[in-house]
Amino acid sequence: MTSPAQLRRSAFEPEREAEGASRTETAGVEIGLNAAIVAVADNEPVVLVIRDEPDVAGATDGLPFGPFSPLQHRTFEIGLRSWVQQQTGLELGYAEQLYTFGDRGRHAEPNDVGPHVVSIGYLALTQARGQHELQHGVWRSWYHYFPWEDWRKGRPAILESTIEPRLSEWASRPSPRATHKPAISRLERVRMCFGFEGAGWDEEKVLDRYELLYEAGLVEEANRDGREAAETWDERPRLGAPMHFDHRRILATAMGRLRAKIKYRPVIFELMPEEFTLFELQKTVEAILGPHLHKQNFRRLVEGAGLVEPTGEVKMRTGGRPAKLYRFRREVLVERPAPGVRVKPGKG
Amino acid sequence: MTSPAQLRRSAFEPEREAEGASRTETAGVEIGLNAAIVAVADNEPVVLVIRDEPDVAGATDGLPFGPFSPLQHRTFEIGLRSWVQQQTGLELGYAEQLYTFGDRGRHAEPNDVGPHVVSIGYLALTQARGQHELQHGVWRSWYHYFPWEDWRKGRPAILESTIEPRLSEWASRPSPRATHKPAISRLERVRMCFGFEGAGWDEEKVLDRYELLYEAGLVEEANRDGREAAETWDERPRLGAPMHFDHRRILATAMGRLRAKIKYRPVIFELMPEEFTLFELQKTVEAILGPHLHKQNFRRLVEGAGLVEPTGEVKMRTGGRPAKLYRFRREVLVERPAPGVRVKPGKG
DNA sequence: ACGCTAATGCTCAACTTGAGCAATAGTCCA
DNA sequence: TGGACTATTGCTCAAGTTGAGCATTAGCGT
Repeated sequence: MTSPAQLRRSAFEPEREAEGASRTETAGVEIGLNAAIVAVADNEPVVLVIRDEPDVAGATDGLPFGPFSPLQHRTFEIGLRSWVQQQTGLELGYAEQLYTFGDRGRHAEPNDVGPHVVSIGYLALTQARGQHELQHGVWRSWYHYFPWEDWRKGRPAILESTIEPRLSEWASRPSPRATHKPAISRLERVRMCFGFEGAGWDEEKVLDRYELLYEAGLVEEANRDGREAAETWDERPRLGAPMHFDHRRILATAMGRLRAKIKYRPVIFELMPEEFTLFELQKTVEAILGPHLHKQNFRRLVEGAGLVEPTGEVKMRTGGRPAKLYRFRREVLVERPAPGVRVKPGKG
Repeated sequence: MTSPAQLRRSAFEPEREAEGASRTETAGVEIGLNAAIVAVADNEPVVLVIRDEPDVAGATDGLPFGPFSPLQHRTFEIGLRSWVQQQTGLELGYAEQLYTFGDRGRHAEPNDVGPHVVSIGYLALTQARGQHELQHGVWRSWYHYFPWEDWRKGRPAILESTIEPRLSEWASRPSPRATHKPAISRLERVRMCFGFEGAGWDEEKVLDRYELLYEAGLVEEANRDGREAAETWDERPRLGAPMHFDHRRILATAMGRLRAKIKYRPVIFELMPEEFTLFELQKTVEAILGPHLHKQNFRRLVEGAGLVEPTGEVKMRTGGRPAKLYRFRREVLVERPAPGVRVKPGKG
């Protein structure tokens, strides 16, 4: 069993040291797999993270990571499921490849040196069973890393109080490299990503927003590669909890992808128990997407699209009238080309 | 300058041989970049392919390929643009990462042995300039490799004549490994992917259809890894032109992604000249998507969404009334969250 | 000049979507 | 035990979107 400390660092390191300096320079690429394993527990979207040293303040989280060995595993996904099972004890349900991250410097961290590691990011969905089942890692709300993405209680205050003024200031400064004149200005990018000045908030643009904050030096990770080191970093806020390496970027990719995907694929049911009420389903969708949905319309949508069917049972003690229980209607997969929860943000 | 024959085989091979057997087994992974470079020429969607031996019948095409060297290039995309420029002389405009292909056996081809090569597939868009500008490679219609995807002249006859009977036969046989009972049956998969029995054709499911044909052994590539070798392969038709390795899978991924993307991002304009008529735009969209679109509604859609603005000029000799010329309205990027040609298939 | 072709303008019914009103049926507590 | 409370469920309506067709306009070729 791998220890958390090993997971935190590149799992390739022992191997690299064994090989020593005999490697040729041009071949120094290793392949790893990172997984953003997502569940929804108590209406909170959670992601499985590995902590450096549990219970130590200041420890940084990272996504689970494992090497890919083509000799052992025929495909990436088989390899992923295998080491996730070993490390955490979790059997993954749904898994999909997100993106392959390979920028030089993606591994930049104060004391990190090593071979170039290319990481293939995966999004995996599972039902959040109890914490006790996990052998390593803990579930944490993904909004812990992205507080500005949590619109469930209205527009997050952090936007007004911190992000908007900081980004305005950043946008007012000219782009440093004027070699390429940018297609759109900093100000327009800020406006598009964060919906300032009346532009709407697009909940799918999680990655764009993170990357903008990174460029503006407002997330801690941006400081690691010495970005704008000349400026007075210490005065700047550090938005959201940081993660190792580029793991927060991978998580942002996962969030954006999931938010987009539930609208045209029935992946939301990967996060639900076998039977559920429509309101539980709605709460789960809202946990992922952020905004409140109109309850009656949500019901009409989900039932009308044939995504669910009543089990015949009801759930008592809901706090009000008993709620019918539903289950996912698998037949919808062969009936409709793109079945999903086609919701748009609206009034609660 | 690399020769076509070198491109056709793994560009890593010389390096591998130089290193010889001194490599450890577990680290034998190389990273390459494959590009599906797409343009539209004379209303035909074309992709840049490299041919083994030009003008020799029976030669197989492949997508351009280049190694990724993290020491030379900071990011995948920079590396991609660099070797595409060197190999073909093309300056890529838009480029986006598609998927990372790493199945063992993806490189399987009759006489191929070598290290495990993981390939990161990219989709790139450009305007089809003359063939003469290409240093290596030729433009070929993507429907040459996927004839069943071309619905511009109605439902392709190959579906009725060949694909439907063959797939019905395949679907009537049971799945070989009964360890996992499949979530949906072969028959349902065929129905969903190819829209048989009244189910609609979803033009975005290019990859699903290719993979189904692959599983059913109806594309030549499926025979390379000895799949269902016991069966009488020779009697089966080989649908569409084959490609090297898994390049046709990469192209299918690119086609599906592009077909999806033009609906919510204005990428179609990467394929258009600076100025164009609305009918030219429509023809380009149809070249990508397949089906005919209702002309008046297309116009209403594109103008109404603010995607284009008139230049004030008109194009004469269109065969009828002169057509106004339009250009892409870049401002739409900051006005709308997901600007694209939101077309759905309909009557011409 | 006349018919051809394509561009362009306009209308309309059917469907979808956002939003609110109202009735129902358990739970909780006095 | 009954009344307040809460959440579920059914229904309606206006506004917007979409698919499709008809009608008009304007160069081109003979």
